[in-house]
Amino acid sequence: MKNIDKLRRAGLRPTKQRLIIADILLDGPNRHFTAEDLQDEICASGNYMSIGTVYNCLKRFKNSGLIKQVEYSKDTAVFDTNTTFHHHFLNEETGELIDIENDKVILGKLPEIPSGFLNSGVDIIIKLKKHT
Amino acid sequence: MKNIDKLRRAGLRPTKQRLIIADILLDGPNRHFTAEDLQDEICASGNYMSIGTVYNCLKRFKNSGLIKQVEYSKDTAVFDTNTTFHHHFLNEETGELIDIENDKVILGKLPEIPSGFLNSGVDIIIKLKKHT
DNA sequence: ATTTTACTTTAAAATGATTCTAAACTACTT
DNA sequence: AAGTAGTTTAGAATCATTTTAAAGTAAAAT
Repeated sequence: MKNIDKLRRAGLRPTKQRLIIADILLDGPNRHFTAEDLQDEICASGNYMSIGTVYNCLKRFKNSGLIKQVEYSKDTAVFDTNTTFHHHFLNEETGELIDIENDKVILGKLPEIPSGFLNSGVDIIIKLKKHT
Repeated sequence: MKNIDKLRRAGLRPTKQRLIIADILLDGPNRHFTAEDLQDEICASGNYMSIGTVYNCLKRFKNSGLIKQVEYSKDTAVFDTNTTFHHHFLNEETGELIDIENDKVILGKLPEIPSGFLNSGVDIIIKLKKHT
């Protein structure tokens, strides 16, 4: 599907800026990135976008389900083009994230969900350190 | 054990400020809190501490193992007096965290750890939404 | 095709959490 | 008692992110 249609289908008006971002994010392989990473790529592609617009587009893309945000990042927000339900390895030294597809993990036992609530998603992060 | 000894044993010089914080954090039941929460409690206890000192003490307490930091908080750092290996429920609406003790979760299957690395910890967060 | 309307982009300012700085202070050692 | 190394402080600095208000643009209405 063309990116302009992905945007329309997501309910986003396909502006020039959103198309630039869609072309960067929604074609190639999955990736993890920050707002600044993306702005650098936009520049590298010969375009320009204010950082405010980058943040604004990322928020819209996220709310429309075109991308996800990685939950356990401390200082800087990390986004993820992999919108499937999945988990992550985290290289504690570098901060690098690696996807863990959902079928690679089985939860054998879960705690009882507090009454009045529903389980609305499980996030697992496996921290990695270099083998000695 | 007296808090002054907990500090000494952790390798921290027992200053007046650290003792105030230790008295708040290391006695009562476990809790999750931010730097600002703690500063408010310090005030409520009739003391005063600059926010810089609060942050500095929290960092020292964390590095000495007296407290932990919750990994998956976005904007504001959340600390945890529960230093055992455990997981969390997250109320997505309120941001409230609830501990899940480790024996309440069994991972039936884990992905293969990337070569050259060791698993250095698994964090699980179960997001909760209100039951309809 | 032009006008209108609502949404979007922009630069710059504002915000909010956290860290840094340099001077004053204090716990521990000698 | 004096020295020294670590600590606290207020305030400035930093960094990511959001807000602002004006200018721009896509889609709808004429």
